[in-house]
Amino acid sequence: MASSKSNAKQTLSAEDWADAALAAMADGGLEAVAVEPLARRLGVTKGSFYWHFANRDAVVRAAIELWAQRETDDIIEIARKVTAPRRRIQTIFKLANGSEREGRLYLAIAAASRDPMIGHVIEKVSRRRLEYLKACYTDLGLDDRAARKWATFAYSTFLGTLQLRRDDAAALSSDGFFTEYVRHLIEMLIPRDVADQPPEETGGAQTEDQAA
Amino acid sequence: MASSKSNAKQTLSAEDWADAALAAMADGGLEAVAVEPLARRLGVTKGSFYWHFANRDAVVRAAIELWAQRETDDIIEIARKVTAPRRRIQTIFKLANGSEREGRLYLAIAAASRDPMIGHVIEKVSRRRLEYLKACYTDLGLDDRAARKWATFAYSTFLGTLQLRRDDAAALSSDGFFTEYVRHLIEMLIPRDVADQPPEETGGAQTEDQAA
DNA sequence: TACACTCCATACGCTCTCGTATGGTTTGAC
DNA sequence: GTCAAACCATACGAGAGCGTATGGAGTGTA
Repeated sequence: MASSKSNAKQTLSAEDWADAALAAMADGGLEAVAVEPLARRLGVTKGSFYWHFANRDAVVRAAIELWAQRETDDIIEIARKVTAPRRRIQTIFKLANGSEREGRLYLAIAAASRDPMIGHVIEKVSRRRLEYLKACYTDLGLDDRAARKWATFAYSTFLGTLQLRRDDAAALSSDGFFTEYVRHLIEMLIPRDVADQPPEETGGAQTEDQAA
Repeated sequence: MASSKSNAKQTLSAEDWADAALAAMADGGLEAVAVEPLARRLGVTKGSFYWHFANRDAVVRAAIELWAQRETDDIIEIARKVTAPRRRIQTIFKLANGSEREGRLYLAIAAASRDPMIGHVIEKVSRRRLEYLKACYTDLGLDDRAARKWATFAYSTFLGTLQLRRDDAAALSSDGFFTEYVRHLIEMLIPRDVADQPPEETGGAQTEDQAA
């Protein structure tokens, strides 16, 4: 047995369960993370689950922490290599609007933020994203308060676009409108009347992650 | 109608149940709409529920349709009275960011849009809001495609601000930042280089600075 | 071979919620 | 006063999901 999926792992790990939990959340919300359905999905029974986890909450916690760690490594780690601040912000926007699955996942997790544990992770992720964005705008030449304002503006727009894609897909999907829309966002979410210094030394000095 | 909180309406109506369902959704999500907890909240038992509704889905449907109808009457009906397009858009933004409960309610309902019936209502509401916003921008002098772009932009930002307020309340709540932020939104989400017929009413004493 | 450890299967009890069945109470028509 | 309808209470069965208990298969080690 266990030859159904492409990869025939003889034995499962805790991360395999957490991955399955994330997949379930992505297309069923948090309440789709149920032990027995998950086990069926993995081709095993509950006995395996309760070997790796104490209870259902444990796998939910593992899943969202896995998610929080991955989404950090993914976007920010890529954008960091772009030294010019203006281009870095543009890169972030394009990356952020790229993955369909990541968007659904964020909405599914955020929808369950009533759970204090989940709410805490969501808040941490939001804070880190906002701080990183704010640093980008600071590198662009804005002062502290303006950078915060622009970062909040941009991040809100990103979140809303995510949600709009889910709530009314037709609003964004028609012939070439989405690319035009994203271009418009990039134009409007970056202030024009600032001194955008060329890609000299600004990258390495301040963009070190001090995200706690 | 003397619908005070603790008083006893001798007999309940279907709309009373739908209202209770909306209240439950606002602070517990869709899965908080359960028959027996709802009955306890209303001080009756399931017997009453199954007199008014065939099953749980029926009250969910009734609740979100009640919500869809109300949210239409509320915002659009108020904004319609503002004739100057620029001021009308400003009014919409201020109204939209006003109600805390409405925001949580939208997020709770939208989070359940996997359910086709709910997804349909959410899509309908989004469409209507977008179309109305687009009409406002058209009145501002924009052509069709530009109006759609700006409306989508503005609506996404609104949705995202809603979500950010829930996911990281501290990001928006600190000392006067929110009002400054909303002012920034109003400035950025309305194009400046269009022919706005009555530009900036001269008589200053009107409805100004009424955010939050 | 004996033994221990890892990983999973099976069976059971518990709780929560849905939905049904049925009986009871109030109200108004006549 | 009778009767029927509207409205609600109570009791019951069914199903899903959680968590536990316990047994077994596989593998490595002495």
